Amino acid sequence: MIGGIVFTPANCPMRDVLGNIAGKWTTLMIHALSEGPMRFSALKRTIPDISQRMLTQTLRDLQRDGYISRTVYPTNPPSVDYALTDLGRSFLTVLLPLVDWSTSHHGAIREARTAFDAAG
Amino acid sequence: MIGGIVFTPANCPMRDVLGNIAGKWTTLMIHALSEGPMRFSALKRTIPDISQRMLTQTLRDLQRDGYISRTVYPTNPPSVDYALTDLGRSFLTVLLPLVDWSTSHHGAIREARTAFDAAG
DNA sequence: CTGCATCCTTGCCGATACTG
DNA sequence: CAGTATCGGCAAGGATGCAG
Repeated sequence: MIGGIVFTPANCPMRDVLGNIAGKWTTLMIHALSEGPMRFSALKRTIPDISQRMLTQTLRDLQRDGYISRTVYPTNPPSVDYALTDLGRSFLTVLLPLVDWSTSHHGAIREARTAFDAAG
Repeated sequence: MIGGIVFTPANCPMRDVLGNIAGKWTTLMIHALSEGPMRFSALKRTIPDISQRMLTQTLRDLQRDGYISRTVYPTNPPSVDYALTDLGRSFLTVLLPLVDWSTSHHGAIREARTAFDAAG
């Protein structure tokens, strides 16, 4: 039988989990940290067009959900390291295939858009 | 060497592909169609708290990007079938693991949030 | 260097009413 | 049944300035 599934908010972790990683910068940041810890300024260079406001906010959201850790070194000037937690590295196992898929099918999607828009 | 990657919008399909599937309802709709074609009203029942406006708009966006097809049967009253395309089914291979991951780690994420908020 | 505070713009999304 | 049209709230996000 088809159609018996109902996605109420209550039985749907997709809402609560994917909703947060669906932000504009979230997956980008996790992916940037996949090769190792990075400092605030390094992340800023890796994603040039993110504002400082969004960088700070996204990092805090990811830390809150347990994807990344934040380590402060009280040097002068101070430096802060961000790194993936075990949860964050676990998430990579499903994120990286998603990124690969996006890369492989980017062309097909762009063609579909053009065709759709042409059909008016 | 670490840190050599720079995510400019130009070299980053994540922006163009994941940005569109990151909507509030998008992945939910693709997942709903994973078992077979569904009509407009059936989708509405599957995702009870979506508005007609968002249902229509999300379906059109997904059709534009080539994930789903739209078939109109000129009966009276009219009926419309939505179904995954090959591209949409291909996307399922990376979406479903993501959904499974969300389900398995939902608890850990909620605990992380609580701990973070408690730490203030 | 690594943030936080503020203002402002944009666009997502819901509610409602109306159509073939 | 399957949409379209319009209005409005609210949150995401950008720009700028200030602080530890």
